[in-house]
Order: sequence, then C-alpha cells, then structure tokens
Amino acid sequence: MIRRLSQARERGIPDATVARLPLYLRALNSMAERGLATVSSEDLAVAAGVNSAKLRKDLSHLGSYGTRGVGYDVEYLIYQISRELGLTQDWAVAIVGVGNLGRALANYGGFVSRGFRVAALLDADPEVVGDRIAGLNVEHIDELETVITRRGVSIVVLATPAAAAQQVADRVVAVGVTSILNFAPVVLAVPEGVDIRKVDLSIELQILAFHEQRKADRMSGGPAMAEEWPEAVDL
Amino acid sequence: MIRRLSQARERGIPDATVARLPLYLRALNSMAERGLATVSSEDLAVAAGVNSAKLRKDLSHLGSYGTRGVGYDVEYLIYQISRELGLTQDWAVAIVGVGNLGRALANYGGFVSRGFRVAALLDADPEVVGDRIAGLNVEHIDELETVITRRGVSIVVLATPAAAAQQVADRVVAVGVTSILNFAPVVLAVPEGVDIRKVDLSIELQILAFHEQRKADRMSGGPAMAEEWPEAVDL
DNA sequence: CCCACTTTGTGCACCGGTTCACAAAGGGAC
DNA sequence: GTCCCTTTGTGAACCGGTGCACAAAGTGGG
Repeated sequence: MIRRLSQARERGIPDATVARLPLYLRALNSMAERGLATVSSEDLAVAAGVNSAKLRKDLSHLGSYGTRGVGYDVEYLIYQISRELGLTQDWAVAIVGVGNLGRALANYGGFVSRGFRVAALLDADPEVVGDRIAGLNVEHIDELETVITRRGVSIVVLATPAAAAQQVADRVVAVGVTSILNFAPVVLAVPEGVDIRKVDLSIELQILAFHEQRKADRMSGGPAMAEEWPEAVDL
Repeated sequence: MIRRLSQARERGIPDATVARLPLYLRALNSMAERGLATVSSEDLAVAAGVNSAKLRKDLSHLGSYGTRGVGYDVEYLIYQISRELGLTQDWAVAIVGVGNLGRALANYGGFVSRGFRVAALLDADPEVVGDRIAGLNVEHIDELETVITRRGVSIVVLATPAAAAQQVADRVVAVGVTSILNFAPVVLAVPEGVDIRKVDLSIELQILAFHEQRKADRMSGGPAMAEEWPEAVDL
C-alpha cells in the first residue's frame, strides 16, 4: 500500500494538475457544505468545469483515493488535496503596497478561508502608514526585513507601483522569501529557486479584446474574407 | 506581399501566442519611451522574460515585420501588435460589483492606458449606489441591461460575491455580451461563443503554497526520502 | 562587387498535457 | 457465490507548444 502510494506520487505532480487542484478543492468544499458524502469523477468534473478523464488523471497523481463503482469520499478528498497543496499549515503572507489593490487584497475573504493569514501590510507612503486596514496596522516599508523575519512571512504579495516592484522583490528575496505573487505590471528578475506568479489585470482584458475583435470580424467580414490590408501594409 | 501576409496570419494565432502579445507590447512601450528605434528579438525577449526563438515564432504569426540583420522597428511593432489585439479601438467596459476589488479595478490605471474605458459601475447595494468612484456614478444593478445596451459595453468585469456572479453573467449574456472577466470564485456556465477569463487570487496563492511546501520538504526530508504516511494513510 | 557579420524566420525533433477507450475493481441483487 | 452494473485508474494516440539549430536575407566595410 505504501509502495503503491509512493510509486503513484513519486516526486512530481504535473504543473497543470497543481493549477487545477484548488479548483477541485473549491468544488468539493461546496459539496461538503451541501452534505454530500461521496461524488463521482463525472459530477466533480462538471462542478469544476473540466473533463472527467482529466480529473481522474489529476487525482491519480495524488494517490488512489477513489472507490470503483462508487466514487470519491468528499471529506477524505478535501483532506488529501489540502494536504498536498500545503493548506493544512498556516501561511503568513505580507502585502506590500496598500493602494486600492492592496486594500482589496487585505480585505479579501478568500485568503483567510484557506490556510492563508495576512500577517503584515507595508507601504512607503507616510500618508497611509499607521492606517488600520482589515484589523492590521500599515507599517513602513523600512520595516520590511524585520517584519518578514519576525513574523515568519513566507509568501509576499506585491501590489506596489511597477517602478517599486523589482526593488521590493530584491529585498524580500534577500531575507529568504522564495514565493512571490506579483500584481505589478513588470517582469521581475529573481534568482533560481524563487517562485513568482503574476497576475496582470490588463493582460486578461487584452486577451478578451483580441477574441472579441475576432468575433466582430467574423460577423462582418465572414470567414472567407482574406486579410485585407489596403494601405496600412507599409507604415 | 499580401499573399505572404494572409498566408502567414491565415486565420488563427495560437492561444499561447495571444497570451504573450500584451507582454511584448508592454516591453515595447517601455522601449519607445526610452527612445529606442529598433530592437532585436534577443533584447525584446529578455525584456519580456521569454525565449528569443519563441518571441520570433510568435511575431511570425502576425506577419514578417522584422528586418534581418537589424531587428524590429519599435513603433511599427507596437502598432501591429496593438492592431492585432484590437487595442486600436475603444472598448467600453462595465464593472459589476463595487466592493474593495471593484473599486480597485475602477481606479486601476492600466486599463485606461490601453484601449479600455470604464463606462459603468454597477452594484446591488443601495448603500454604494450613487457613490462617485473614479469619476463615475455607481448605478443600481437594475440598470444593468439598459446601461450595457446604451453605452455599447462589450466587456463585463465581474467583481461580485460568488453567489451573485452566475446570475449577473446570465443577464449580461442575454443582452449580447460575449466577453467576461470573472473575479468571483465560481465556475460560470455560459453558452457557446461567450469568452470567459477568470482571475482567482486565492488559487494563485494556493499554487505558491504548494511549491513553497515542496521546497521546505526538500530541505528537511531530502529528495531520497520516500513519501511517509505513518497513520494518516487510512482515514 | 564581394565578404564578413548580424539577425530573422522556420523546419524539425521533442515534451508535457489532453482525451479516448477500456480493463480492472468494487457494490449490490438474488 | 455469481452476475450485472457502475465507476475508477491508466495505456496509448494525439495535439499544441517549445526550443534548437540553421538557411535565408539583409547591412556595412573595403
């Protein structure tokens, strides 16, 4: 049994799978609230918005937790996924940059509900330092290193202006932080071993605009219409 | 020449490429500000944080806009990418849900700087309806259909609580909106032809937590350490 | 004009991820 | 115990995307 598990999990769950686990977890939590005891891969897949074969393959990377002919035990699966994602422990998060976005993040309930705890808010603007937001005191960016070390912060959320992001990143990396969630619209340079995830709101909109334009083009021009480019072809 | 172009662009730029175009655009804009006239694929790739071969292949999907031995004309490339993404036109965006996040989005400069214009803010809470945010009046959700139709809104940003998101999505789709950016932590069901992009802040954190935990495991346990599971193996 | 140098555009091999389809495994009825 | 039904777990084909490596194309110097 142990052999089987360590064989299945080996070392390494595909990135694509890891990215979907939180999705499954959310769907499972909602099911648990509604009192469901077991769920089939088909039902869970629908709730999470994925293909059921993909769901089963994803779960198979964690181990063999289903029962053929029955499905998956909701509570047990929640436990296993949470464990795999590291949500059974408490993560201290610091938010740097308390503008509109930083404020929104500080108040965002979705963090606390998982294993995340906002442990510090930092900003460079003396105007906002000292403000009380979401039950926390906003501290000055000068305290960055102290706060991170003292409070055991392991994940830093960057909600600073673009110009400040790299500098802050350098500082937090210097005191040992290896996980950064970046909202600033810049490409951060960090040493090997530091994980960065970025969320860029305007990029998402631009992708939507691209598809929207395509849909509009198709409406008017029709699919057979060759790409016309009357004079714009040379600047 | 025209033949060449329509052949190169055909109908269909890979999704992965589309997702990176905004990145290139941002880097190019920054270069234009600094007065650079031309840029090599290598330099642009570094600025955008990608591999230069990938960059060239991406750009080749738009057409043959480089000059061998020289590089790409910065301004011309900005124009072509903007055009491809549909940013040369003005997109009216409505933000539904004016909580902390909605407010942050309304004030986010990155939208306006591209071709996006926040044309409406809507909320269900009578408390916030009437507030003035980012120069706009917050309107009641009852006005949703009217506002979207009258102001030519083609992209809707959902920043509502999870429970309200599907209902709002249904309503905006009913009046013809086919592009939605969803911040609510739910899987939305929409008809064929409607594009949804979702941003889930807590999912990003969970992915970071997973990798952070792995790094911690590797530190203490070492890579050779089999996946121990003393008693937790059966619930 | 020719040669050396730079940089693009792309053919090709490779890789991770998705999907299909089915054998294996368990549950329940009788 | 046996048979039938359900549902998992996975082998294998497939597909899109990545990156190497190089030919093609352009520049500039002599």
